Amino acid sequence: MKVSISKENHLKAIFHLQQEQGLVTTNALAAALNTRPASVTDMLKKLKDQKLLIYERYKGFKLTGEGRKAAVHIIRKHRLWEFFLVKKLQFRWDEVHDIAEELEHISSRELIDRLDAFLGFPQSDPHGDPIPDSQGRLQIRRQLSLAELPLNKIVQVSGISTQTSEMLELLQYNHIRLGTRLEIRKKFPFDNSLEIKVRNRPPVTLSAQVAKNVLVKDDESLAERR
Amino acid sequence: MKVSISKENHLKAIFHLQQEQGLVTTNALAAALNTRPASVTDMLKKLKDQKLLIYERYKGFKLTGEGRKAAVHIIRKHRLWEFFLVKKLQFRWDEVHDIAEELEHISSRELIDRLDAFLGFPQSDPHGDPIPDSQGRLQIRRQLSLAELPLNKIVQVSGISTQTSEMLELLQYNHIRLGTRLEIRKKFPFDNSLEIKVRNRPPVTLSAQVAKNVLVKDDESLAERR
DNA sequence: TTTTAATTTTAGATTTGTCTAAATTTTATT
DNA sequence: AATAAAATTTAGACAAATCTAAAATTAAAA
Repeated sequence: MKVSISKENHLKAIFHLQQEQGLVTTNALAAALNTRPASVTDMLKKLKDQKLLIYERYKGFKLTGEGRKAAVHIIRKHRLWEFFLVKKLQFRWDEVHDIAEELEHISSRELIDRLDAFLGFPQSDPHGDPIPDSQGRLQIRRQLSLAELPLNKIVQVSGISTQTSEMLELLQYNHIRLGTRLEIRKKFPFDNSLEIKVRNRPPVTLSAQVAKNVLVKDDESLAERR
Repeated sequence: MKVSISKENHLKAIFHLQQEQGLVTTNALAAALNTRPASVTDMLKKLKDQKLLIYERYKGFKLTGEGRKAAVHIIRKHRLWEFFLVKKLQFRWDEVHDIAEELEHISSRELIDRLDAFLGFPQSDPHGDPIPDSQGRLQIRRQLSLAELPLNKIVQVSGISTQTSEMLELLQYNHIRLGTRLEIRKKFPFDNSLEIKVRNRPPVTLSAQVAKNVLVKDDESLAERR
């Protein structure tokens, strides 16, 4: 049986939601894919039949090993193509997502492994997300700066690299400290400034200079394995 | 209205048949696309509705200006990707067709124009077929097939019109590739097969089916006058 | 010029992915 | 625990692309 483009999109979205939110719901998946919950239910059944998903009606669902493998491979393709677009074709990092959404569905594995080699086996894509290797291993993320963080990913502040009192004052003022959970809501390519959101606080804007010096890591309270 | 992948494939096949055979029939198109004539008829109606085709039932059909433009753009994408696969990813020229069949449907025009620049605006793909420019201009090449070639005339292989991997493998096996100099030593009227000779190789026999699809032009190292 | 053959088209089904509206099940709130 | 609200699923429909079998049309042959 075949894994269509639509099925691939579902697998990928489920994987991402599983990473970010821990649990995945029919509604959340529908929102992520911009379809209706009823359509998601239909697709869940098909993915279950293909043993890519463990699913019982009304009881929730999650990827099988097979399903996760498929999802990671799609993510690998997406991120390698993004890297290619930015590093070889000179696209800006904020222009490449939609094109990579199409390219990620090209099926040839040989193509993607050769592309990987051509690009020098890059470790992460232009948004700072790690690129799975050809075995489907997704490297654990070490700490990275806010400037490299993808949109809408909830992380915890794990360090400040420039600890001047001016810097710390600014962070204090914005209720950002070690351990704070936050996410990037918007990126402004003009000056690389960021709008970030901390729970129970209004959004604030940080300059690229500040963002570069705020180190973050995956939110451990959400991190979920297997 | 959208031009789906299937529609793109129809447009491209019609264009190619128009070039090669002059006229295009429902049956020929079905054969080229590996579908049934009834399916072709269905699609012809849709393409007509989108003004990509001039079509009257039982009377034949041909591309409109719009349709031709769309077809040429797909061919441009196909050939640029083939060039990329061979020159940048080190694929052999007989391995790239199927992958390019997928890549040609990626829609971003910006992507393809940047790819073109990245590749140095190549004039022809790895099979020797000309690559249309971003304005859709397709250079004409005067070449003829091996089947039409007179005896004992030394020519250079300039293109292969049927690019299945089976065909390309056969040619590879016989040391025939783009640019190869060869001549016809003997013609067998019984089945129209040919004995051909490549320098430093023993003579080999090619079927009429193969000969028809090997395109050649005057040997440039001999024909130095304008 | 009939008759036969080949080509092309229609009619009606099927598959895949989607939708809306209604029904069901689960969760949350008095 | 009863009821209201939210989430999820089913039922039934639709569009796109394809198919088979039969009908219509054109082309070829006798």
